[in-house]
Amino acid sequence: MCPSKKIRNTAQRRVILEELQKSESHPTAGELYEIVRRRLVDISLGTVYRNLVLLSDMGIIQKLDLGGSEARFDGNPEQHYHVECIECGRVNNLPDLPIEQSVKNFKGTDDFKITSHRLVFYGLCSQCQKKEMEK
Amino acid sequence: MCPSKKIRNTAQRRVILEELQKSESHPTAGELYEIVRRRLVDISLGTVYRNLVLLSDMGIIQKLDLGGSEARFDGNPEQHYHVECIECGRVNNLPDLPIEQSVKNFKGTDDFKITSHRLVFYGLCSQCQKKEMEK
DNA sequence: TTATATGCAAATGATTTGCGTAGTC
DNA sequence: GACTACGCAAATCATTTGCATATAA
Repeated sequence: MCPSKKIRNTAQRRVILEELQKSESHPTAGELYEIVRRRLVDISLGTVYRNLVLLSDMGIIQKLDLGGSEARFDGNPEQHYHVECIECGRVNNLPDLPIEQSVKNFKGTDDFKITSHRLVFYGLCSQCQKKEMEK
Repeated sequence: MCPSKKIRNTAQRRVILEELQKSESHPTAGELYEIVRRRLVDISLGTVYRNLVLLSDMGIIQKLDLGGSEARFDGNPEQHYHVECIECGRVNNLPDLPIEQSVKNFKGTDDFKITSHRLVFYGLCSQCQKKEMEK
């Protein structure tokens, strides 16, 4: 948006990025706020949101829109697919899908030129599968 | 939720369903509210929301979560994919994709059993392609 | 009659934003 | 010192919900 803006290296930004990159759980902004707060007691939720927007605009992290009411964030900016557990909400990575190329190669119909796509899977994680069995 | 609840045939519900089924545009709740209001002047937005939830729970329509801030609705409950124009927001159907089977057949990894997925494409509709060219 | 639906308005919940101050460069 | 970023709180926006009344069955 503002091409000449100088990005500063603040403690808040550093800790937010560090904790997100360290995390395996694809946290929501609120979850990350709680994590970061353990190190920076006075940080505000607004700052977490502002930095998550900034960092994803810069392509350093990615915002995941998996369909719930809250967005999730991934410290890995590389494109890869995700599965979300419909029971517990856990989100896992799905690296190297066999279908990947067929979806990526789809360029659209006559009148619609495709530039990107979003693919999310839903299912049961191993823990919730066990719980289902026990019922 | 409540298995013994009797669904009534109200004018509001009938008009909401009719207008959605007639529509080609995958309207948001607010857009549909404006359309329905032309026939039922006093209908409330809350009623539109309540009926959209009910009708999609019943499997008569479907709610589309295409990633914007507002949900969209489709009078056709059959599963099919959509493209959204990144310029103007128009949403089109994408029937009978060649990739369909490869995505549908993906059942998951060792620990994650896939039960469903969501696939949305983004791109430029023909009108917005023309506008791009003129620039 | 009686339970379901409606209209209205207030509540909710995630996210964004305005403002005055603090901290980086 | 200039300008970016922060904390705080209020604002926003889509959606949901409580309540008193209306209406389908």
